Amino acid sequence: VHKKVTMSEVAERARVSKATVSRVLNRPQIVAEDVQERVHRAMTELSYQPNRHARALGGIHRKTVGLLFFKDLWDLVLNPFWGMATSTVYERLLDSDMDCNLIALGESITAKERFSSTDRYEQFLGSRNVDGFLVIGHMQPEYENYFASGEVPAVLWGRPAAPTSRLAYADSNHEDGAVSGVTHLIERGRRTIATITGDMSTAPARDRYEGYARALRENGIDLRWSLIANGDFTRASGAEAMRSLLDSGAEIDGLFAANDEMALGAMDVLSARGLSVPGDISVVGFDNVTLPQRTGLKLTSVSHSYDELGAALVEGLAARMHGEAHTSRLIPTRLVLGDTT
Amino acid sequence: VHKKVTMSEVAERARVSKATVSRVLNRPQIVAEDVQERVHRAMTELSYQPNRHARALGGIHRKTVGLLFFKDLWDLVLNPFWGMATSTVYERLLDSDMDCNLIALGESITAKERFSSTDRYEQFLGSRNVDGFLVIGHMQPEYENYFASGEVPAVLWGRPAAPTSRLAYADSNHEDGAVSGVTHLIERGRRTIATITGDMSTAPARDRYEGYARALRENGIDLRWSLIANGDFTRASGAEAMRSLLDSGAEIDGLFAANDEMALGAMDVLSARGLSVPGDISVVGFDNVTLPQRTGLKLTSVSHSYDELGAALVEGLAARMHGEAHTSRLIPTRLVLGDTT
DNA sequence: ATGAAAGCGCTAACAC
DNA sequence: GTGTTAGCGCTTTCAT
Repeated sequence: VHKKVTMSEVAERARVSKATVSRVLNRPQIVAEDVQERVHRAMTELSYQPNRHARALGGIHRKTVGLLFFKDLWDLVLNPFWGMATSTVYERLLDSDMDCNLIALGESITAKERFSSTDRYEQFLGSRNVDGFLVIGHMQPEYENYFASGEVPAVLWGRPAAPTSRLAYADSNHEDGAVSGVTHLIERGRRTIATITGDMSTAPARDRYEGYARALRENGIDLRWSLIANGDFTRASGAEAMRSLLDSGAEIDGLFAANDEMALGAMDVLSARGLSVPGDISVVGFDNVTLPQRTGLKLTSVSHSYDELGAALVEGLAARMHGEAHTSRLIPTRLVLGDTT
Repeated sequence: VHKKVTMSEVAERARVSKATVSRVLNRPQIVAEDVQERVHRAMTELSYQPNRHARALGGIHRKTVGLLFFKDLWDLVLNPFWGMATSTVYERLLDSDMDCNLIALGESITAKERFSSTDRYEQFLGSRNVDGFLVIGHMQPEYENYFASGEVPAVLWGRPAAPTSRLAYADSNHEDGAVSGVTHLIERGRRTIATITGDMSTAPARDRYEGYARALRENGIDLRWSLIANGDFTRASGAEAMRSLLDSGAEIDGLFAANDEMALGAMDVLSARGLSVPGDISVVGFDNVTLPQRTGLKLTSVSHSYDELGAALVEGLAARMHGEAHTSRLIPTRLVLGDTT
């Protein structure tokens, strides 16, 4: 481990004062070229690293945000969306020169009472461990109220359960996204379009279903109950839903699944039954978290604008941490064409 | 945002000196009961939160470890193992009163040159941003050498690519794990046991294959090439491998898949072909990252001792950060019985 | 057992 | 432009 070299040592070596070294670090414009040069050389020669804690105490504070996951462990682990969200957010934090602290992962932890009270969050804030929170997942009302109170800087990925909540958020426009997916199927000439919904106790599932219904309506196609099957966002549920859809005897030629996992599950069943995709049935998923399958087919999917979402989240939090008000944002999705339509 | 209350305010209110407050915080034993009482009351009344940075400067330093992922983004997202690893490690860090910083996630980031040089890591260390690294995934040799040098405290989850590397690590005993899985199949009376391997360019895949071979050998069963199919740890590859296994015409009655995802893919194919599990074919996976399927079947799987692994990693890193030498550890797996055998 | 004072490494007035 | 000085909030001798 490197022994720590302080600013004074650099100053001494560069034959200037600590203040000048500090200036070179923070406002290089106001120090003479040649002096800067000397200081920089001294810094690299000594391989100087400013002490983060000292800087923070002094007043220069590199923000660190706490990443909060309110999710069941298994959901976290089995749903690719989580990983996408994490890395997306992380990249944007990097761009904004912020650090990222993991604060709570999954219910397995919150259940252990480690974070059972909101005090815990204030502790993180108060101790300057983090300067704000990025929240992912669906939390209990008490927490939502807490974060919505505005006492602590926080922004949510998704939408608050309570529609009237003042909690700042950024989310995809799930309904419009679903509309674009289903409309695409219609444009491809499909008319008997089934859907597999997600867990309807969640807002995204409901929105995506609404989008499906609206797209049909706008195109003068009647909604048929026999074309609607319920899933819970897991692959297995997608497969089962597809089976029941097929067994009901409808002549389905298009499928809109509320997420990619279920689309994949459905396609397993289709291929097992000798139905070709997209020959017999076109399928569209949601989330765009799949790679081309071994069959060579890449799933057509409604994709979140991950980068934009991440950026909106981080910008929003930065604003909140600066004390500014933050307006929530609804971000458009885009349809990513694959080979399944 | 709460206005910051300092130690002096607490001291004043409790009618003691800052020094005493500090003592209450750090070595309560040496301060009189009644004084402690008063101080504690003052603290809660003012809802005082010690400033992390000030403490660090003063000398009390809560360790922060940097979580480093050397993995391709898609692997991260699509392989449940990642999430398990993260949350496992995180829980153990919590137990040890350490914080967790995300440092690099996936190749998408390293590729962007943000962490292209090892200097970057020293920066994190030097700036006291983190005190050590927990590394997950497979890294390029240059990084491995860097971390193995011992200059920076680091422990790897998995095993170094270079067998002679001095890099401290903790890993499951994949080979023994595979032996236990295959032996279990044999004990269940299976004799024609196929295997689907993982990406053989990785050490775990090779180890698990070795275990398969050894278990057969130890039980006097000949290895048959027609019972070995290659996959790449993805579900789709498992399905394809299963198909080719079945098409080869062998009368398979047992399957050992090198991970759960592939086992699931294989089972998709089995059910599509009307083969029952475990009736016709018993199947064992590896990693134990599945929930019971919709069919009600929970996959039998060789499970990592996640808690132990996490604990070993964190303990090891703590030792390294204290300057002690750390000995790597190989941790036994345990077979988790499900309904597929 | 407790208080006074020095100092951790840095930043930010304020002078020159 | 650059140096001097005084903190930032805490820990830790050293007295008492």
